Amino acid sequence: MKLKEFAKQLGLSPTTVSRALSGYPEVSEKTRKRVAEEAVRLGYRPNINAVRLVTGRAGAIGVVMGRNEFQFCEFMSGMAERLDSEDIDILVSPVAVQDTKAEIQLYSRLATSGRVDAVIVHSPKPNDERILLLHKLGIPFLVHGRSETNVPHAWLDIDNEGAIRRATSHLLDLGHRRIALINGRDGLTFTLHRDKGYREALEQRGIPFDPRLVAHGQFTDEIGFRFARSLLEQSPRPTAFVAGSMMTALGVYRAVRSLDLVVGRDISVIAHDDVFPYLTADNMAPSLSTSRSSLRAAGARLADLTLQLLAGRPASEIHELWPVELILRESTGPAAEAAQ
Amino acid sequence: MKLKEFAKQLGLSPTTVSRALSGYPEVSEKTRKRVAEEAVRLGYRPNINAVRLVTGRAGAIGVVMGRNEFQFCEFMSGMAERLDSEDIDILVSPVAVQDTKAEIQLYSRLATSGRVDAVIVHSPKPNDERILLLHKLGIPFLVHGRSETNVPHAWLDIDNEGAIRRATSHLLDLGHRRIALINGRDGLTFTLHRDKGYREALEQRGIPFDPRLVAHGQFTDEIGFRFARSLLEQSPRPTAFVAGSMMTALGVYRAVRSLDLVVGRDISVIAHDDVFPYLTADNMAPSLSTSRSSLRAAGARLADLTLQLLAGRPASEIHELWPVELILRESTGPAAEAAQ
DNA sequence: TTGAAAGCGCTACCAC
DNA sequence: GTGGTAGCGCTTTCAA
Repeated sequence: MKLKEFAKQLGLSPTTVSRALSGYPEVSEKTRKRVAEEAVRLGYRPNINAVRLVTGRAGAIGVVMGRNEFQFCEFMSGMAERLDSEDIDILVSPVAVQDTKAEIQLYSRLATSGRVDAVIVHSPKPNDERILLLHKLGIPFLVHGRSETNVPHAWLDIDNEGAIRRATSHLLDLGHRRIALINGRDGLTFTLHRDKGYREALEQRGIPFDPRLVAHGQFTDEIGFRFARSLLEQSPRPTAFVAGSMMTALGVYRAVRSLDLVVGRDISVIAHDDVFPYLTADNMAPSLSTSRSSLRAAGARLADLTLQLLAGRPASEIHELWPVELILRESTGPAAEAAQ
Repeated sequence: MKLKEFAKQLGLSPTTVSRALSGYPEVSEKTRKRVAEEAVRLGYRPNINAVRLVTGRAGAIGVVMGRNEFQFCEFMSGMAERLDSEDIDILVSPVAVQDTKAEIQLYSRLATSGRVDAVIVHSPKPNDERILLLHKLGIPFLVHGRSETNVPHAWLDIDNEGAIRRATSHLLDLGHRRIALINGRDGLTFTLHRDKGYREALEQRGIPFDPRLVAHGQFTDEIGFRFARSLLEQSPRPTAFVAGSMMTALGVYRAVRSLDLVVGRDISVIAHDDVFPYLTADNMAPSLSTSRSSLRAAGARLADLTLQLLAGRPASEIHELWPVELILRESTGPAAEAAQ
């Protein structure tokens, strides 16, 4: 059913029907109501591509999906939830991890192709090329995370620095002095923020920073295991770990057990948890103490902010920093040395 | 830059330029090459929405994303990879798990909205409402998995039955007689196929089927733990587990350890592995024997088949059943009773 | 408050 | 092998 035909059946002009459906003020309440009801009854829906052509809007938000990011689904699911009631789709593009050149090209294509009205930038660096590019191209974009580029941009981030500072401080309170940090990929802002939080906590107690206790890499089980295992084989070994993700924590748990040590007694562990339905900190053995923030909620909110940005809210006004909960469970306990 | 303007700069008609860019045969090779080069140089790209309006194609494939599906990202990533070079997007819609009514409505909206050219159906049931609906609405769709509905439809599936039959047989070969199965959500085709493979393996050896050894549910760490733990506390307890996913296997490992038993010695475990970059069977401790099939590859292939379907290949011709590898690692060993 | 009609940018039919 | 041009289905001026 097309507009023309639908309008004819109602005895109205296409103009009026279009206006009624789009909520323009000049249509009488009576007409609007009638049009809305008949549209449902007769199953009329505007052709989305015609609407997009004529309005010049793409009706989609672009997101670029790296390879190894299990977190991504949760984030996107949150976005999709918020956009469900809007006529806005999510357009997904894949990119090989750490192929910066390909990634820049992809963002460039995305921005100039006219397929999206806005783009989401993930895991930014302090001086992120993508942000400069998108700003130059003039396409609206939002950053999930933060960056120090001096072009104005909208962002939403969690307080990574505070989260890791508190996690580390808590371990220090428990008497731990050799605390290892398994952080994210090197050079990313959130990684730097976490490094910073870690060092601040140490500094506050006058504990010297030891770079050998810090590792960077992707959030995989394997990296968690390798680094934890190698550190635990040294002497003196760390008595606590701050892990960057649930997957990393799985690896750390495994490394601890492989040396016949016990998490929560011999070795304390705190991890950052993005809240996954299929793997929960409470269910681990022992249950895992976490700094926790919902990726799904962040996705939903970022979708919301994107709509605001597209509606004209200035990017320079859109900045949200979310606090992170610290939830103590069984994986943290007094330092073994302190107990001896 | 618009077609008209671009054509004028080349001294050609819009028609010829359009044909050259779309690969029509009647354009001379020389002209085609020149147009392609100039398009890159001048940065001309057809307006995607105009193309979609005039061709009547939406330029997108719809996928519905349930909540708890960590596998989904891997699958979609594979799809996105294959579609990268095409002018086809992936449209993501979320739906609450197990809300069948909402799901049917969502598929209905998706199919009638004109936003997608085809729809992917996941985790079908033998008699799946969604398949009947999409067939009735006349929109092209592909099923990831199988169904017994008698409307013709394209599908790609892995050999779940064979995979679990072989996994179970292997455990029987090792002397195990009480083998538990932690399967997927009840009522889904792949769950039924796995149940069937399990029972067939038992039957071949004349081992009676014991329904108490089989559980159904989502692929979460928690369900793996709960069921394994509860069975292991009984007497006689199972000596082996077949787990539906890596997350389930994590729960099983945990349950085994929580009772001071050892995976691979006291209790054998085989799981199905969809191949994730962040959690690998090889890295588990002990390394996990798996039946293995790449979800990413399935996503890429299904995207490919979607393009074929849209190009006119009959749905009734598109059926692919993928074999599943069985990879033995350390988590499987002779039954404890047999060793005694 | 409603309607007529001019495009949005492109493809594809038809003519040459 | 190339070009003119009529729409694709809708929104949005402008006029009534």
